Amino acid sequence: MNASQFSTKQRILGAAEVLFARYGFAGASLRQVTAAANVNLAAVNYHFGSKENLIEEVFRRRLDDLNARRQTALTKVEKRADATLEDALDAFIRPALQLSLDRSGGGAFMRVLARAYAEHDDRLRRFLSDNYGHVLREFVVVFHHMLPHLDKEELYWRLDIVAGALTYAMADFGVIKRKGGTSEQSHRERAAEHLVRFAAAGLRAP
Amino acid sequence: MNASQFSTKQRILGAAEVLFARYGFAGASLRQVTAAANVNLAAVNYHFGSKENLIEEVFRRRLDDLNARRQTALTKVEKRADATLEDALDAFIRPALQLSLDRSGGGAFMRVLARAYAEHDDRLRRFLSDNYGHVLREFVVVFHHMLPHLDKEELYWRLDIVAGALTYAMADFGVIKRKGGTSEQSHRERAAEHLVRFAAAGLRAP
DNA sequence: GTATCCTTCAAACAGTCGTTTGACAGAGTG
DNA sequence: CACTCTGTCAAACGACTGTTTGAAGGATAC
Repeated sequence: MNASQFSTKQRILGAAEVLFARYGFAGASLRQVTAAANVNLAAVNYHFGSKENLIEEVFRRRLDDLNARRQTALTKVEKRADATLEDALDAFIRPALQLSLDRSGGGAFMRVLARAYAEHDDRLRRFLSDNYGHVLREFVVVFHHMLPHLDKEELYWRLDIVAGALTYAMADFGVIKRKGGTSEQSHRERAAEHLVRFAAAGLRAP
Repeated sequence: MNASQFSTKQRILGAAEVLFARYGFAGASLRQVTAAANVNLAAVNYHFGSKENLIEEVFRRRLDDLNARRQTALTKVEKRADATLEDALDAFIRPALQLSLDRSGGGAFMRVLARAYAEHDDRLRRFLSDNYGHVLREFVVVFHHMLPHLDKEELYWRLDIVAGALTYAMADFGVIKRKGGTSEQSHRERAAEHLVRFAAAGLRAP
């Protein structure tokens, strides 16, 4: 008899996502995770093999979707002859925003993703590069067409800055304190708007 | 008999900085820290009281200096009538860059700082706000003079993006892989140059 | 000289960690 | 019916966690 409509695996992934976001990968214990998921401690090692594998699965579940959404949005941009730089940026940023607004823990996941950057862990970086890399390269091609005055290296630098600012904004790291009436969701929406405008100008800089 | 010319306290702080950067606050244990510092385990609680206090001291040691350098640089900018937006940005970014280039672990500290953002820990955030806040507000005043077309809230958003991109860049999070011959230092210098140009254009955007 | 302080040390404290085990229940198959 | 496979469970494994203790050393003060 389960306490939820979701499977043990899904409940573990959901609880792990929230707790990794809050306390970090080392800071959140499997006992915390399994307690929050209403699941026996041994279930993690039964279903995932190890804590490290659980961490990777937390990423995989969301990144597959994020990648696909970005890919789709980019393809649409590529097909339009009159697409602007803002459109391409939107194809990159909006899927991340939508994921972060997802009811079921997407906001937590963006913080987990930001933690992954901070971890600087080789295994995690390779994993993310394998899952992120090819989509990012496609974006570079499109941006390269739209910004012919930038050589490839310069473009890489600027996109790296955009990625950093995006990660930072979506993870809600900023010093900007949300005003009383503002929800976390509309806060992120505002952040995305500002980010697109800022990034477009930054990319267009000579 | 000490294994180093530095005091026990200084050696603990140095080792803690490096290990917190690499493994995180929860991930690095006091036994790792004291072993790396060639110091007895009990020395941490003797000199700092607790692990949490040690973490704060790691920040204080560097932030006092960083704040002072930014303050000084900003004052110089304020005194010049012909100062540009790039000058003000430089006053903000260059001290962080110089700290990150510091021989004795400054680079590690920038990663620790980035981790602090990722931690989202209330105590740590309050601590940073107390030590960072007033300098940041002074920068806002100067930027506000230079960018009269932006209202205060818009300006806050954009500076928040700049801060995010800076943190990200100085912590060397990016996907840009350093080429073989490039040192970590010159990599950071390049990053700072690109960042100033990008941020200036982004801030000037209508 | 004795007394006082600061610092270091090995050892132990009570918990928590990730992981493993073996028993047990239920479903599916023959 | 017996057999196997899958999932869950409490309990235990050894290793590691931050912190505390009391003894010991060395310097300084009187």
